[in-house]
Amino acid sequence: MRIIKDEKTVRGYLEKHSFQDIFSFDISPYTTVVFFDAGDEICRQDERPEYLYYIFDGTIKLFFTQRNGKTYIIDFLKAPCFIGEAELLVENTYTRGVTALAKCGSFKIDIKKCGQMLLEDPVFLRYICRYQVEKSTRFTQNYGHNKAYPLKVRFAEFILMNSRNDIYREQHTEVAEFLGVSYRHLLYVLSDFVDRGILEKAEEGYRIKNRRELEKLAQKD
Amino acid sequence: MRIIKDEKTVRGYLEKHSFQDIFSFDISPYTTVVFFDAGDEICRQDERPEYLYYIFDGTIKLFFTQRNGKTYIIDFLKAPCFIGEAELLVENTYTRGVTALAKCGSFKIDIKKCGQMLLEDPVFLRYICRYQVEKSTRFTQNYGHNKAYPLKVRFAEFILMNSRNDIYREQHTEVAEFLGVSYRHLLYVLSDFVDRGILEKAEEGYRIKNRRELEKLAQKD
DNA sequence: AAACACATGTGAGATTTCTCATATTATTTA
DNA sequence: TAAATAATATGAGAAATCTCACATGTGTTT
Repeated sequence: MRIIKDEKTVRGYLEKHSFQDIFSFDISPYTTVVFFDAGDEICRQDERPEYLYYIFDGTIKLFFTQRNGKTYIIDFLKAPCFIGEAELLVENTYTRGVTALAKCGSFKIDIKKCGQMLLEDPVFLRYICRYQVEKSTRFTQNYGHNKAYPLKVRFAEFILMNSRNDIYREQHTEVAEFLGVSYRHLLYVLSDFVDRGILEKAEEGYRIKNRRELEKLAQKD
Repeated sequence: MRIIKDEKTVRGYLEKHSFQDIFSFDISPYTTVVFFDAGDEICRQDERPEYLYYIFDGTIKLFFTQRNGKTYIIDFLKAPCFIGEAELLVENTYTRGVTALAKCGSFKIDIKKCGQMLLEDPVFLRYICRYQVEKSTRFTQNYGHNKAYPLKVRFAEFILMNSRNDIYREQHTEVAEFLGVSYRHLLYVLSDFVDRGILEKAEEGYRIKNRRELEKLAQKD
């Protein structure tokens, strides 16, 4: 984690990401820039955050752990996104865990100092409203989705979305959690893909050998 | 469906439900009161609604139908709740279907006439923000939940939540959809509950005979 | 280098859940 | 009132997914 407080530098980032546009008052006095490395904890589950983060670069992982110890990845969020906006708006909300998946750049806003102003700012509120609606829409989509199709369909789609140059190299443990199936089962389906000549194991991960077939699987008529 | 436009009556309902409190301008000129009967369609899927509804009494069902014809119940919403707030806030959002499950009373707001004012009203926006956050929190909860436990656990919990005076009488077809399992499987689990002496079939529905056992099943340590 | 944590793989067998078929009863609709 | 529609109910067999057990590799920590 690297914190940048230097006023000029902070202003530079604010400009670059048009962050001021979301507010009707000057946000710079309450803002610092923070960079996270992959794996850094941004927010601990069940701890009320003291800051509102706006991730302008990178990817984060949202998860929560149930009392039985099982953790569920709620979502992978790509920049731009907020962290802690729920807690700002609703007193008794349940805080989820957040970690950086890749290097992240963010604005960190001190809500102790400007929380009240934020809650009264129509520009900010409208932005957050929209953001929330989009988030929950995507979620619902994903939800029906997950229940609707067996893993091979969802996994095929996931592989297509998360491969570059025909190479898929996500961590199976994480993906199994995200897709809501056991690690074992994911591996079954994976090896089935290999058996069917759709994927091929390579040094750098799994190579997509038959994209057409993968797309056919992924398309959920 | 019954529409009430009489100004005095509308004002009466507005007062009763403190609806004006959510706005910083006078909402009454844009509002009528509408009652829905069980089964009425409030909003058709994929059709952009022209009104924002605030349900002050009753229960509605939110669902969407996928291209393959399968419908998914997203949620049962109990009053008070909004319908159409997503569409007001986000241009290109995907409209879900909404039907009344029980008799509903609602305020119907003409967003063609006051949409812009709503989008600039911090009181309204803050309320909606909170509402959205709570909604999506509940979703997330439900989501991890659904994936985490086999049906008998989720169903046990559902029965406990949806019974009165030890009588459970929801429609199995609806519930199966909501819990995201096949009708057949729900019936299997149901009859298992009966076999184990937890439930008992009665005239008016199913009677809870062994609440302790049901609670034990429902609790997901 | 030993010990450890953790991701990757594979096997066997059990459980959960699904699809399809088929009857029987309401409830709606023509 | 007859016909159509939808909910309830049950059976058989298959597919999807899970748990547990275990082996291997790789990178960290001590």
